Amino acid sequence: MDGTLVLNPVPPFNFDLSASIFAGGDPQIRSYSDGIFRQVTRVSGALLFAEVTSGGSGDHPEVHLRLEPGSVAGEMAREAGEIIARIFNLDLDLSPFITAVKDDPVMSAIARRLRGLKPPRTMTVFEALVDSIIEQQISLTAAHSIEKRVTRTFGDTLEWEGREYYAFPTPGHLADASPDELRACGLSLKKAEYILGIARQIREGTLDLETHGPAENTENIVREFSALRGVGVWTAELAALRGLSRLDALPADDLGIRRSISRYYSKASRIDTAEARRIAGAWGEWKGLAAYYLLVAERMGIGVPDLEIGP
DNA sequence: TACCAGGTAAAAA
DNA sequence: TTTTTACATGGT
Repeated sequence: MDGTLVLNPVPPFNFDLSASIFAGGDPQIRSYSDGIFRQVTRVSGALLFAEVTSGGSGDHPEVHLRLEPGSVAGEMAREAGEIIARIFNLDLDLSPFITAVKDDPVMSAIARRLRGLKPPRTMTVFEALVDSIIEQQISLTAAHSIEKRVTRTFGDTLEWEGREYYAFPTPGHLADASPDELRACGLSLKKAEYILGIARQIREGTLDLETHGPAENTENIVREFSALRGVGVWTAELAALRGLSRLDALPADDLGIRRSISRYYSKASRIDTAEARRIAGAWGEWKGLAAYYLLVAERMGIGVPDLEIGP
């Protein structure tokens, strides 16, 4: 374990399955390949390059964290460990979810197939909100290309082993941007203004996205986010899900989520928002996580006939 | 070439 | 009050 910080996820946890969502991105921002996850982390104002791998086994999974440059000792390493735990949702206990959906044969079968899948979380709520605004209306492919340009244009850089890596821009970085600079990344003028507005409110100290306690209910958080200009219900729910791991938040307006719900639960090829919420009602407080499981199942090509439906 | 894709706010009716 | 429109990029 020399030079490696060991984290202990709450089992069940499947690192490879959970990390595969990060495969195929910009390797200078975040990557997962050959079993190694890489991303720049921001701790106490400094940047650390993190390499994360799977360790342990079976009932005792571990996550191993290597930090560069330097050692894994000290306060900064501890903070980096917390960030990695946050990104991979290591403290999340999936067993209540499995129990909650036990009477739903389809979701139970998918949960068995995807055993140990934990949903990812962004480093900050700000990042989740900005990404969600960028993803409004356009395809994910187009959105990801814009997100990449925003990060490369405004994010801090860290050089490691002759290569540059980019951290997601802070509110301060984006608050200093001009609408035209954001438009040059591919954003519409309106989206540029939404993001600037939020970044500048955070800088002024009139908005704080990062200090929501676990006691505050999801409905209130969604209402609070929705009050921001450019943030509708879809954006607020998606940001609560990805940024705060509010697993009861279901972005039912989402075309992709509606498509995957209909694939597994409906004869219709498309369903509307109300129908999606009705079906998701069966998943109770876990409906956001359940929707994520459906998206992953669909992405992995798991068809309804592939599911071993059983008690 | 059009049209659609993990929407939203502002204008028009 | 409800309906329509403009907007950005990338894939088909």
